[in-house]
Amino acid sequence: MATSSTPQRAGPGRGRPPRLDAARTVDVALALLDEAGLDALTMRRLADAVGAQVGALYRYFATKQDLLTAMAERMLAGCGDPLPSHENWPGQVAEMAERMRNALLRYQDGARVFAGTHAVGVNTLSFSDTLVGVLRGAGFADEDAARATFAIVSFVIGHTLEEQAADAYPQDGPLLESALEPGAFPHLTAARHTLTSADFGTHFRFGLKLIITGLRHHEPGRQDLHNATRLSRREQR
Amino acid sequence: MATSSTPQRAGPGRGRPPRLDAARTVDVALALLDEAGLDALTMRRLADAVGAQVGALYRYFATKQDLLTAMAERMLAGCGDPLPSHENWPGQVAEMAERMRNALLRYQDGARVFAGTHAVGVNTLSFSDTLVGVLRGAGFADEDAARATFAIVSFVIGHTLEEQAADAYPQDGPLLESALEPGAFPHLTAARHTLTSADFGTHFRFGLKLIITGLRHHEPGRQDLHNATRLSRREQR
DNA sequence: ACCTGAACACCGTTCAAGT
DNA sequence: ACCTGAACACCGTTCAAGT
Repeated sequence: MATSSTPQRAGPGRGRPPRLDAARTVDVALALLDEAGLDALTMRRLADAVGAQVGALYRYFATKQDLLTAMAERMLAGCGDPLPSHENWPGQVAEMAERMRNALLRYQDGARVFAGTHAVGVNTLSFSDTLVGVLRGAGFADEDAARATFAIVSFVIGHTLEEQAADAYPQDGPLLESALEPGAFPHLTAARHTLTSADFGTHFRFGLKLIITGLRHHEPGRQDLHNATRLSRREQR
Repeated sequence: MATSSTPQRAGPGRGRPPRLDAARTVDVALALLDEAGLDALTMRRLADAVGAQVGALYRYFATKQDLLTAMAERMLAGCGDPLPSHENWPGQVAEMAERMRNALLRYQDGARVFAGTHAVGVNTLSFSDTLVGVLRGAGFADEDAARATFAIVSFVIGHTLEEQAADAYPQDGPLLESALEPGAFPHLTAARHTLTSADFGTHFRFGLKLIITGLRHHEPGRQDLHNATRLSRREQR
């Protein structure tokens, strides 16, 4: 992706070295993202930060979406690295999920950038490959390993998205508190302290543990037959 | 939210009836969203569709973000309705998750709209209240019920986001296939058919089943002590 | 080969003025 | 009270022209 949009480089020493290049542009874009957030990351501001005119960016990224994809891909650097082999598979699955969460949390709006793109670079692929590998190594069939990976990634993205949104709108907790007029929503009222708690690390590990426990007790096969009897409304129409 | 930004209405029969109102504007906005997608939903296009000038929209919604929040809130209409009582709690949890998924799937980019807002209207609150209620009714402590709700909602949002993104970029599957040069990423290669499958309903129910199975085998208490020893990198710094 | 300068077709938002 | 008309300060993207 980033590779295909990289222009031809002149041979070493031939011609002027370019003032811009894709890798540095992504670096600066990620720094800008972390400082100001996704809404403030405009091509013009990026051009300023990188010391060029707006149009120059389009030599390296055909579109802003391509830039965001390259940023997403960059974020996952290292997330597919080999795992410490002394851990059992549930620990390894947890480690992979936390790697991804930490990668997205490292930049403001990181989850939004990632969710809004479809990176298929080495970092992203190697992350998925490692996670699928852990599950296949644990004895899961290829299908189940793929589906479990999909579930874990979906959970991580959704959870991190919520967490970073809460970071950006800290007034949201009190807002929910005040929306709970006494009498209505008794269950929400009973659970409000935990729901509005900013301890997202604990929330995350709770949900992750549910998924891993589910995997532990998963019996292969019969999955499709078992579920064929309760299709969602969407598939029924 | 939508309530607070609704302007004072004249008494019945007094003055001209307004050509706009918040409810109809949200209706038209949702129709436009479903037809053209979130990127094409601009205030100007909405004004056209509603038969007014752009500025008129700002009498009912202080900002575009408020409009999107009202849309998100509207999407969840009915999702908090009482559940059929003949089902056991795992079935009821599954039903709530599928209700939310179906609600977000009903409009193009529905998940993106929902993920990008923080609706705290009756529909959203009543949905959460019902889900927390199912879990409390099943015997879960308030804290666990809240955290499980958070996990389920995160999973639904993340999963539906991916599903609708795949709807919008159907060329992405082949793209991943072609990125898998033989030799690299053996696990991804083994699992590629399931990973690129468009059967998101099956994917969704697989992940949902993992979470519900996890809940079934959840033992209350000891959660915090158990996890305190493995903080994520983020909490460590 | 790489970048500038300038333009094009849009945006969200504001606000005086009309009715 | 409700809406129009017009403006302001931006956007992403394109492309001839310079060096």
